[in-house]
Amino acid sequence: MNNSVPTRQRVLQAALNAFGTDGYAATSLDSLASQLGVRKQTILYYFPSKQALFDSVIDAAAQDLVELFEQEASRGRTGIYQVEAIIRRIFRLAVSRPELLGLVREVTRPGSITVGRLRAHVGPTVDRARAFLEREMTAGRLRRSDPSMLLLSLYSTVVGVASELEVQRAMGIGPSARATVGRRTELTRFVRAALAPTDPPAPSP
Amino acid sequence: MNNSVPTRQRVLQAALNAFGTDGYAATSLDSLASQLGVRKQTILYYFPSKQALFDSVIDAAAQDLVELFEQEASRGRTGIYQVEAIIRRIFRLAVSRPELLGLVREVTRPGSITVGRLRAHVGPTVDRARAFLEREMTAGRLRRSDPSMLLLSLYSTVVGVASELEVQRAMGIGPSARATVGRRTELTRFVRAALAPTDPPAPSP
DNA sequence: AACTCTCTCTACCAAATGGTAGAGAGACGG
DNA sequence: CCGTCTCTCTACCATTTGGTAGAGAGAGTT
Repeated sequence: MNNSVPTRQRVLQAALNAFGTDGYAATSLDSLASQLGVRKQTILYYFPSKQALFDSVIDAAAQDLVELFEQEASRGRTGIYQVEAIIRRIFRLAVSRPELLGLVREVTRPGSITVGRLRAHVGPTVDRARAFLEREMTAGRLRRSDPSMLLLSLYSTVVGVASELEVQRAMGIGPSARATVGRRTELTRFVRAALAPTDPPAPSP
Repeated sequence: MNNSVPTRQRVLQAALNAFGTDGYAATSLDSLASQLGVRKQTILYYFPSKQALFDSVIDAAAQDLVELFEQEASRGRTGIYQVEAIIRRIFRLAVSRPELLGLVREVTRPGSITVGRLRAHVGPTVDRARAFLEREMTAGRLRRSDPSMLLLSLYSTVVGVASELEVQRAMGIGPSARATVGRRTELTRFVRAALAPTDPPAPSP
């Protein structure tokens, strides 16, 4: 039963999956354990409580997210091209590790106590992103607006389009790979139109 | 203890609140009951099971949502003005009844069994929205693109910006009323830029 | 007065949950 | 061979959970 992967990491992986997919409350240590071919007490040996396990999962997930983001951000791209690169990255993430975005969604639930933990990890990266937007606006490579608000709009749009699978089905968009690319293409067009520096003449009321 | 509001409706209201805020799994019938000053069995008298209660909550919420939407859509506005009216409406909803959007978020969780129920209710309205976009594109009042995908982008952006309070805090945006208006203003600018019919010259790579 | 219908209650229950206590097995150094 | 350290296990436990069974109280009807 020893798959050369240390038990602790296997637990973390399975927990990330379960928490990110079903949520914290709907995940039991027993189901997690049986899914791993292990007893619940083995989990509690590595993590003293369910909450502690959740915290560790958040830590691990945040580290992955930050790493991914920083890596993509350190290529020195500018303006809309950097934004598009990030979007591509998030879409790849939504396909390869949907539970990661699901976990973010779970942690950011209104009234969550654990948001602070995530925020502590991703805070600096958010600051960096905001600084980037600010800089690019000043340089005239992005349309001027409030960077914080823009960041929020971008976050909502990208994460939503990347991970709201059920809503997509409701809107008649299949879950196929082709549809995924289509979503990304359309989203990119959407974002590019909103960010491109040239002000389109808005129709007057 | 009889507040003239029928118990059944009070249960529905409290359940919508709890399910929409904390989620299905994290809500217990006992907590719901004590919150209502009533025994759990009273709830089970009106709704045969927790799942049945959840279903009824979804039905009620969907009805509210559809009604709101149809009402706003039947004013005969066109193009970007109709879109902006809907956005205003959703923001008002996010302030006055945040649990409603929270419930949608809960129901559309990946792997949810109950999505079908919501979809059955809002399906026609979604179709109507898509038809609207299509028509306005053809009339040249909105930029041409895939209506389904655009709808998805709009949904993600608007609902996210309207209801992702914790993410907003992480991005340094306070929950004040002024900030709410700011979010809406910025979002509207974002969406208008993306939808306005005039194609801005995209910078070439 | 007796009956029925509506509603809320008390009294339980089986299953599941997070967690404690501690035994046993293997590896490893002295 | 012995002690110790690491890891996983069995055995329990208190609490909570969704749900069943049925009593009781009040209002209206006959």
